[in-house]
Amino acid sequence: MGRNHVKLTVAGKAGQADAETRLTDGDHQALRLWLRMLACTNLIEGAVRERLKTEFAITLPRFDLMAQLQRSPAGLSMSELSQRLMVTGGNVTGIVAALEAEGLIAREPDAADRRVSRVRLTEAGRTSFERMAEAHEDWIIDLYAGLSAEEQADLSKLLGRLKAHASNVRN
Amino acid sequence: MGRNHVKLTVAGKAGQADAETRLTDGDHQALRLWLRMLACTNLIEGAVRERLKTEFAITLPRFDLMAQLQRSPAGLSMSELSQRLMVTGGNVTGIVAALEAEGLIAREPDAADRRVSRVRLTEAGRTSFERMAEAHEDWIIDLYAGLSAEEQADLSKLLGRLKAHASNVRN
DNA sequence: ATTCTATATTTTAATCTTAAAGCAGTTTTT
DNA sequence: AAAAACTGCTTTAAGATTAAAATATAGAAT
Repeated sequence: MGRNHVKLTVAGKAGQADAETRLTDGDHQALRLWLRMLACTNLIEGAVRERLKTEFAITLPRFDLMAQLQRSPAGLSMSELSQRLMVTGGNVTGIVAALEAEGLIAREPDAADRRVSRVRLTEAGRTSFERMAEAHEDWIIDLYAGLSAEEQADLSKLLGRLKAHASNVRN
Repeated sequence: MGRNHVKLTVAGKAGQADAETRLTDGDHQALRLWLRMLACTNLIEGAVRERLKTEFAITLPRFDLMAQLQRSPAGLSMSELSQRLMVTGGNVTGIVAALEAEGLIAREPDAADRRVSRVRLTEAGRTSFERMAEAHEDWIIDLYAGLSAEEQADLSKLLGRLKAHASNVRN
């Protein structure tokens, strides 16, 4: 109640001073932490997006969808993709259409249920994804290389606790 | 090189099993950490977006833009907003137009330079923002309440280190 | 002063995203 | 089996986002 009310910013990729940098002294610890976390995530995600774009001419959502298909060689329905990617069905429809047009994935009708489409990587898609995934993992490793293995473990533990709690807060 | 190549997912708000949940044993520590971090951030950001929408009928980008204006009572130019929000100018154009249409902000031509628009909160905008910011801070505090003050400090320190390193990696 | 260059902003085309509405096919009730 | 309810998917409308092109103004160089 008596706190200093706050000013929030989402970090992106453009400027230089990020959200966190612009915080005031009076702001609450949790809020500062949140902005720092957002800044970190956006920094890393931005780097990944940019490299996927420049090195592989693909977007992150398409990469993510291909990643799901790669770990399910038998293919996935649109609904399954929607659940695993945690996005709406309409969103999946669009991304699948784009990847299909590029020849990286293919759809076939499901024999048992005529409502469902089964989606899978094409050979070209699999080959392409494997190269991208290797590079992707290396980028992440490099981006996190500023923390020792122990620090990474600590960070992971704290985030795990945060996630567990925040999941329950929502109502 | 010999690592297990990876499968990545962006967490959203829909399903239940998030990105991290779907990871394999062979995946590198940094990659697991990254997916957990992404899941946490998306969880919190999603909660904030949802509440801004249901309780105040506003979007996060609009809230963020108003936040910047609130801390600069003299007003900001479109370029300044673009830098502080770290988004492109075209993006600012759209958000400013929407907020202006709602009467929450106002634009006036700059006396010295006819290219620039100066944007500021209206009285209605300021009043509205203050209520929202108070609620927003409370949400964040609640979402982070699963961590003690000390744990929050630890997390902040680790993220600070991560951010410092990751900022330098990009080239 | 004219031309060149740089800055501020908007516009446009593309992508991603959601929520809600609609359609088609399946399953359950009666 | 007919009706009702549910599921899978697509479409639509709205918003956010970027990059690149287009405008308009300012400042510098000649």
